Amino acid sequence: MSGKQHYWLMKSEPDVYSFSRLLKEGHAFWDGVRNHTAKLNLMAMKKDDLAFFYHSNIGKEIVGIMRIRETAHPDPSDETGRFVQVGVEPVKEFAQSVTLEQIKSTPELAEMILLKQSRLSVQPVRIEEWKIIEKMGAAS
DNA sequence: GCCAACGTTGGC
DNA sequence: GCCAACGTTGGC
Repeated sequence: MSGKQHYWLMKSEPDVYSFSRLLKEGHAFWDGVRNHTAKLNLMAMKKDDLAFFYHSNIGKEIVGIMRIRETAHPDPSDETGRFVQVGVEPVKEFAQSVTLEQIKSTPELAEMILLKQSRLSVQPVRIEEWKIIEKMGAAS
């Protein structure tokens, strides 16, 4: 494999598209992003990058990990042709989901974009943050 | 190019 | 349901 692997966090309202549905379907296209910063993040993703799946609004928690299986290409749901989607597949469901509240109360995670820029739906995660959250999500 | 008005996201 | 934080649109 060439290049460095990057880590991401992607948000979805579970009543629109949930992690359990992704598990059931096996793969999906992450479409519907209509924000320029989020789009740039989608375009920066490389195959085999990993991403946390965050349930926004309902749950407010990271529920699992997915892998980028297809890099950015035009989002067919966007009539203007300006936005992109990526292909994703589930890697694993957390034994225990990591809640926004837990993240907020963990000093090492205080600089996460999730807390700093709450509206950004596709965002990078630092490797240190990734490791901490992955550990929190594993069975104890 | 500025900025007011409006729309959306997402936490509370 | 409210509202803060943004992002976008459109008049000037």
